[in-house]
Amino acid sequence: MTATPVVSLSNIKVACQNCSLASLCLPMGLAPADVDKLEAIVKRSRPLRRGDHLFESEHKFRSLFAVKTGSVKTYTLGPDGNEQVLGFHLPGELLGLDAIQSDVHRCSARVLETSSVCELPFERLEELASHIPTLQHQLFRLLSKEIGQDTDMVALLSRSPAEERLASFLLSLSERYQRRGFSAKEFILSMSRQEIGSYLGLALETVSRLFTRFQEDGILRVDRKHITILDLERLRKVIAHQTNCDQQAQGPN
Amino acid sequence: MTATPVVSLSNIKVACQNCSLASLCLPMGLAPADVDKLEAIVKRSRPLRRGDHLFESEHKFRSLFAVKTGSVKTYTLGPDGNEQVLGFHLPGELLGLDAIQSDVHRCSARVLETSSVCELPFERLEELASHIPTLQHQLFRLLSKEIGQDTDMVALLSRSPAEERLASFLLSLSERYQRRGFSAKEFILSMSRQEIGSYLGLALETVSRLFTRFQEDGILRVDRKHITILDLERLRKVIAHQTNCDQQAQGPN
DNA sequence: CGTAGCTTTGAAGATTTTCAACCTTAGTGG
DNA sequence: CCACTAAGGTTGAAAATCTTCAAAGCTACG
Repeated sequence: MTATPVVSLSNIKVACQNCSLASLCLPMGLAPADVDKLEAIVKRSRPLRRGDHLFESEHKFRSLFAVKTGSVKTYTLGPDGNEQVLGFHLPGELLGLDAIQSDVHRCSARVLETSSVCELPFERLEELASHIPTLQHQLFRLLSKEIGQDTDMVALLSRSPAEERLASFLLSLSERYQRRGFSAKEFILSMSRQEIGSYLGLALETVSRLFTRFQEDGILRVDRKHITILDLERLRKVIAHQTNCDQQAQGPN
Repeated sequence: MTATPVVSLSNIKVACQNCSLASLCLPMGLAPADVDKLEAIVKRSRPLRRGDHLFESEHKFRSLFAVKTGSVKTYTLGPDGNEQVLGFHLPGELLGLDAIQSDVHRCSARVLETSSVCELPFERLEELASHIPTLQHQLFRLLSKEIGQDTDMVALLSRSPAEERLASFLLSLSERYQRRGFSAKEFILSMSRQEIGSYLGLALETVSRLFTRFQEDGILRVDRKHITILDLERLRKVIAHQTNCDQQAQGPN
């Protein structure tokens, strides 16, 4: 009898949390045996350094990538050669979902700080999913979630003035860090003002001025890339501020 | 009286053939037997009229919807009660993909003109997909495509001035109509200036002024909702216009 | 130290929005 | 048939927001 490795619950948990398959495993839970199969197709990569590419636009799509630690930005080059930042990806988040359709990456992904990632060969993932309905379901959910987030971003960009955009961005970072067990109120930005501006559709100077204003207002403490949220309530209020009606109802997801 | 109908009967036939499952079946082709199974779970609905809802925000998610004829807009209400248009959906396009994750609709879908749609109960679709790998693959592609489109929208909104946004919007409509066999150069807008503005992050007045300017420039002919693209080349050029470095001898400024 | 790369800040300029008025079209009922 | 109304569209002028240009400050790093 072969000595099958014992899979304890805590092991799985650890595996899921460390490898950022968390995004796949946690939401509804696969059977332990299925988690093993999933783990089996994951390629763990060496740590990447700032400036390294996970993939580049126009290159053949093979794998999804999950950020384990660090952070990654996705971007395209506009017709004028300017970089357009499309997103920032923190631990536990997936990249490359937009490439499934075209079989070719539609954007580039560059590491912002020393980071580690998992690589998930998509063909094998698909093959696995066709045998594990729960995994299939999780993948659908994952893709759908990405659509929802993009939709939120579209709404933000088409409706909100600069102040609200930056506030939303900071709250989004805060929530995402918190969900991964980091501090919700204090973090280091791994991206420049320029990159934040590009992402939010603002000039870098506008971003800088807003950081200053938020600090003056006592909402934030800003020390270059070191952000401390001093007044979460008020930061939230900046977003809901709009016409400042009377209602306060805002449902959390 | 217009001499030439913009939408001919044969065009409609083409669009209807395959129901709008075209978006599912055509891209890579399911086996005929599988197409039958797919057809079997589709609910065909009666025609809907302007103002009818396909689904509403916060309601339970059960089905995806495919537009067969007509057009549908998706929108949310901002915290101030203002409507934020998220998208316009033409024949052959799917709605509801963002709800898979939350099991609840995250936006509302309202019919802009007399339209017909198919309803695809998602649970049954998923069940089917788990037995038909090709269908699973098509669904992944479909979701991925949506992500890619949303990403394009994000890039448009965060990078482009008003002129380019409207030009992109018109080109997008043109391409989508053409793909379904309608005229690429002449179509009727089923949405108001207000709705276009909301979608593009512009005031309705700005949209109106741009239509006027495009017409003055000879790029479009605009008669209320009836749009004729007179100079497709120049419309494309509006988008690529950016801050070009060395080329660009001519500019509309 | 000194340079390079961000970041901050100020002032001028451009784009876009807002406010307001007027116009056009389609639908309604006298 | 016509006037009336409501909704959507156009247009102008003032105001707000944001960007651009320019310069100077700060940090990190060799």
